[in-house]
Amino acid sequence: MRFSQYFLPTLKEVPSDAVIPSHILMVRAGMIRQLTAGVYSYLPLGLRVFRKIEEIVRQEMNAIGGNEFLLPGLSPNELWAETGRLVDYGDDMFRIKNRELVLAPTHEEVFTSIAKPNLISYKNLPQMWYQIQTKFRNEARPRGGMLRVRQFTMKDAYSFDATWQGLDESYSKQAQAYRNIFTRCGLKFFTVTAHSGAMGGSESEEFMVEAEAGEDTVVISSDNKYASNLEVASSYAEPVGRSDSGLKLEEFHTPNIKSIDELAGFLGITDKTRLAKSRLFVVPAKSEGAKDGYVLALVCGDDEVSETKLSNIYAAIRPGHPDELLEIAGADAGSIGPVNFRNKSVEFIADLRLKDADELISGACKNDHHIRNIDLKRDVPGIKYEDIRTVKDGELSVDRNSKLRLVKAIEVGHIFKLGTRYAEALSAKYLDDNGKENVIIMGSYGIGIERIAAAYIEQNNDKDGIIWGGEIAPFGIHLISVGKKSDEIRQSANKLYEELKKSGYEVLYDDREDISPGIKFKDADLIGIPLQLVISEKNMKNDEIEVKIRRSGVREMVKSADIFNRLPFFMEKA
RNA sequence: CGGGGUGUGGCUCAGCCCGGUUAGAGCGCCUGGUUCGGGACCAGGAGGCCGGAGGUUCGAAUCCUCUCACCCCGACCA
Repeated sequence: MRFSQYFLPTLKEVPSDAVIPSHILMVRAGMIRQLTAGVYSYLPLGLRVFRKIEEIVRQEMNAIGGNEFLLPGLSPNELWAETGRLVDYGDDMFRIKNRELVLAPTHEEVFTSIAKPNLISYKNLPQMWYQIQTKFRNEARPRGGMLRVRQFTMKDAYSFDATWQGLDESYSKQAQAYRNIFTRCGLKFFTVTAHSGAMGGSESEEFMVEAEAGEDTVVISSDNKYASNLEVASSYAEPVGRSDSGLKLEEFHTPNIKSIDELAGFLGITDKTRLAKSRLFVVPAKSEGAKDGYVLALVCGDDEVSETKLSNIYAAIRPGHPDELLEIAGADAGSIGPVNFRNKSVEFIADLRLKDADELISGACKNDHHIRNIDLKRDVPGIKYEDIRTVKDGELSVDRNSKLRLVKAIEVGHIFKLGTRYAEALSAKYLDDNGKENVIIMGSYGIGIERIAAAYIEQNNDKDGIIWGGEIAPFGIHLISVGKKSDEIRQSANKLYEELKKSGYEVLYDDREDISPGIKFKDADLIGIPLQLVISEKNMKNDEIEVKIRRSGVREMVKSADIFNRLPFFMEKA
């Protein structure tokens, strides 16, 4: 492609609305332009990258027996009502105003509706279906350039199996395909087990790319054996233990003490482990007329309650409102504790660190008062112990063999054993070899195409621009002609360009005239094509071509006659 | 949805508090010339009813009210 004919608007300055590196660079390198919040136009260079990623994904899907579909974005309300998601998806789904249609945010329903009349015998199974298609999600707050948007390209795949073992196989095929895809895209990634959600038992893994701009916080062990979403991560935590002193409960006055830190300061101590932090949660009633439940969660004063872990134990929970606290506990947030509860139907749960602990200090359920010498075993009958704390940076892994690190990460892929939820709702069933009717067992597997590009750029950039590599570089070679425009330079650059193309290289040829060399070099580094070839007056005198590797910045002079012999070597190194 | 911020030529921004001639700068763009290995130089030029509506005022980019859009933090979400 000749630069002079290519629409490649590069920007010297940082766009005012871009903050993270991938967003800034995608705009500056002329890959994308924003149309409105969370919606981007793909310019020729960006499209080229996205298409390359799609092609890798397509190849790997086909390699595991995937059937490529292309389903519509528009979808009838009726179908979504059948699975309950017309309501459940809430405001995150775009809804058409003048027709009973939605813009599909995902395609379980539509794929299942095709499976239902067609996958009717065990002989039709298993099947692996996928598409690379535009998704619409009405994100409340799009952010981070292409990281969270309202319209994006997703590869979504769905497996249909007759048995749970079959699902396991489909799932692991996808997992392997995902590893191939991200490796080929040049991403440094890892996987974490995602939280199982309300359905429980369903296996689910997220493919994560470490990046400061990421929205997820992930815990990884230094020996790389453990990785988990912070929400559900566990660490080794020293138990508080018992002293068995048998000291009696003792209430004391703590004027205006609201937080654990203030309490520690008031008591003149630094170790907060025995200052039990109490948080009251509401378990909303499941049906009309039923009563809400209440849970008091206790953790050490230097820990935080993980609401995700709690909700995995109690299903839906929410923090109690101030007026609820007062009514149920008889005190405001800073003075609540496990004894003296006004409302007797509260369940108590404490973190494992506090198992059977005594000599604890906590709120007295009376404003401005605390109690010391609380013995959970003696004073809080019926208390449960579970892992409900949030892991902190620098703690030891559960096996105590390595240190844990909290990192920010971008989720680029998610695979999920769906089970029978959608097939059941839409009654997609097949007959087994005994003639018995069974519900089809499904898995779903998603990859965000643009997110891969963004995540790649987050990991591969420097002060000058993007550094492409792997298989997703928009072009393999950036040919630059510099210097005073003479017929000589123009002709030899043109000739090299044609020869490179003939040899199968993808070349961006900066043939612009009356553009100073500096601009060409800056643009080349910004766009970040792995190899730059420079033809100039200076080089031509020695019958040489300069080869620059974008990533390392290394330059080497190569005799014109040798260039085609040496190129594979350079491509390898780039 | 809560909190904060920003809207001024194509881009990045100044001017706004403290209202007062024709609204500025840099970059980019056009013309001519000089340059030609890391975002060149000189000369000339085009381009904006200051997000929108209403109001205050003799007079509004500037003050007030409403509104729209975008960005950031959080909530939510995958």
